[in-house]
Amino acid sequence: MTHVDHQAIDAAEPEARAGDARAEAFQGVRAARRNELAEDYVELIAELIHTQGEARPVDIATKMGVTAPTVAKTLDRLARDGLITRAKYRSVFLTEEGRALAKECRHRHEIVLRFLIRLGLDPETAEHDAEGIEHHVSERTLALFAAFANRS
Amino acid sequence: MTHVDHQAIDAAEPEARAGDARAEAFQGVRAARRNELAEDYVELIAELIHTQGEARPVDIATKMGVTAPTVAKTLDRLARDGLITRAKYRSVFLTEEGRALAKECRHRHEIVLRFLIRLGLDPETAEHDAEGIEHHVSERTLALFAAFANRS
DNA sequence: GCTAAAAGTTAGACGAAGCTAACAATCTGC
DNA sequence: GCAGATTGTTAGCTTCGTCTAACTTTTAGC
Repeated sequence: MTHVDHQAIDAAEPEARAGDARAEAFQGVRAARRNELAEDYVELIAELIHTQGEARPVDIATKMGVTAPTVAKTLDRLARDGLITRAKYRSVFLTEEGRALAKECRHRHEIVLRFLIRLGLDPETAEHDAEGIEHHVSERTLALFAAFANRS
Repeated sequence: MTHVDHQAIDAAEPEARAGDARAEAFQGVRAARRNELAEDYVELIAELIHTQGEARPVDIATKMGVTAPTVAKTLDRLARDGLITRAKYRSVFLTEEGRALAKECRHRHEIVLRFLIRLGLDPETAEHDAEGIEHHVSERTLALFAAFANRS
């Protein structure tokens, strides 16, 4: 991807290469952003199924702070993408893939949260920041967070 | 910011308040997401002005990894929002407000980056993750990051 | 078991962010 | 100072995420 036609980077200044790296970084961030909402939904759905026994659109709407039609459209997209299944006027179920994603997200969220608290942050702010940060943490960083959170 | 109108939380059950907190968190994250792109642009524009003497759309496009028309549209929005000024076929300038935002972003980015490196992350991954994380770090967390990065 | 409330859906609008294609202006090299 | 390359703009399309308004279905209370 990111088809770079590099005619004449022979005499290229470091500028050009730096630009590429930067562009790739931003493209990665954009890709992450596209998945954020799906991850938030899937994570929330898993949680609702766990705590309430089922995931109803109305509860998703309340917890996400959006209106019902927004939820409906997003759920359609999630279904299209193979993360959930749903029937009209019924509650939502995760597919195998959805469940796997939810588990991964929960794990990631957990680590980021514990890390922040361990750093000294109050739990409420930690929860808030974790929500935003968790989608942008690489495997490597996550490992460091986990190590820090677990150290004695 | 994040104007919260809390009418009638008097007789509210814990459910609702939990839901509200969650909803507020997500709304905060969504608000942050809306600003991310603007912040990325403004930060990049400041950097280009500093290193190249001017910020040309073509360079912005290259470093952001998007096409020229996308940059044009985004710059229009930034101009509308008072962050930059621009004239047709000319390069871009930051307004006072834009400069302030750029400075703040740079500061934030700097701290997150140093923090990650201090944690033990390789500089390249650190740069990448900082790009994604910096927009989701509260003042409180930033302070802790700074303290950690600076400790002896 | 009917009726009213709650939940869900459909339709349609809007703005943001991305793209390609086509055109216009500016800059550069002779 | 003109031609061709580079840069910038405009038009128009797509997808996503949000909304309101209006409708249908399901659920719950009597």
